[in-house]
Amino acid sequence: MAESNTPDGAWNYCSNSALKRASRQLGQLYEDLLAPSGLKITQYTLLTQIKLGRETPLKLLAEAMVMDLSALGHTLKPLQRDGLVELVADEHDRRVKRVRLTEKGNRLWSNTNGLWREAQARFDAAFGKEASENLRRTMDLIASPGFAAAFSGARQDQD
Amino acid sequence: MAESNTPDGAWNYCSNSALKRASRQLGQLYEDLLAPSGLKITQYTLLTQIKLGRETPLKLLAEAMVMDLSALGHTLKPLQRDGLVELVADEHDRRVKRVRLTEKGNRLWSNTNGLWREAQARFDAAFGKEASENLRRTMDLIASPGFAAAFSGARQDQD
DNA sequence: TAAATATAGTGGCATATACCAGTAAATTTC
DNA sequence: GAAATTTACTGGTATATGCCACTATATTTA
Repeated sequence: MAESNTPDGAWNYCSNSALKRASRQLGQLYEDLLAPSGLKITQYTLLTQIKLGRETPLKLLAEAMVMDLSALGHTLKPLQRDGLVELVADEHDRRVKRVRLTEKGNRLWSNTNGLWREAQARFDAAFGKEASENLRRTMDLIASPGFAAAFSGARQDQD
Repeated sequence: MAESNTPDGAWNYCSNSALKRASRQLGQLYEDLLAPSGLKITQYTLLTQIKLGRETPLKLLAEAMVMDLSALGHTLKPLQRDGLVELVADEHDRRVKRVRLTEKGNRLWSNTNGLWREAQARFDAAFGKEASENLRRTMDLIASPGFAAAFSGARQDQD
């Protein structure tokens, strides 16, 4: 298994920077494999989630992605421009917009799926399949509203 | 301990998106506590690393941060503008620029350190101190060059 | 029901981060 | 030692992502 040999760094003490640093590297790794599709890994993830969600309202999609609503809006822009996703107005609540993949979006997603699978397979191979599953569960926990509440409730300076 | 209750999502299958999602949430959590300092958590991390590095060349700092050199350059811009860091030319190699904290940067770092410590303490409390250390080690591994090599070498589609 | 409030999204602005092309300086080749 | 190559950094451009202010709708209050 690969070994870390990084010198002293903030990431040795700060869980946030450790996560961010790993996230940058892993993003790069997936990104390189996705390159032939023309999609960024972030975009592929977003398309996947939109596909799973079947016309989810933007608000809910943002929550699922643990992303600011306006950030989601911005991130969707290039995908709309390229005709991969489209927004449809909700029938009952005119404030709500739902997102869905276009034909083209679906096609591109399908064509890219294999590349993502390769990336994920490589990760599992390098990191260990079971460790990989555990990691995803751990990350899901950190991303959960419950964790945020525990973090915010846990005042360490007083009480 | 907090529980995850997120519905089906890409992050259940994709380690990259799982990491990114957790990273967004954790970043938010730290960010909120750092807010009074006026520093983003990313900036605080960068200042910390610059402080640890004692006039590290940009190139090395970028590598340590697992960040593109040009991205680092851009990220430093607001910090230079605000007079927190400065670049000094290397004596022997005129291509090289080294980064260091200014007086002001040092002062702000010191004043912000307590806020970061509070955030880290809360994370440890919510996540578990030992789990937190393990997590940082795991993240360090994923961020290591060795892991990238293992990932890139591990072709799953052939061989 | 009219007024107050809450909700969903948009647009502007700022930072984070990557790639690419270009520049300048050092190193290697021949 | 001049030419070719490599290295370190900069600037342009594009996506990622957050905050705030604003608009349009809904919902709640009085």
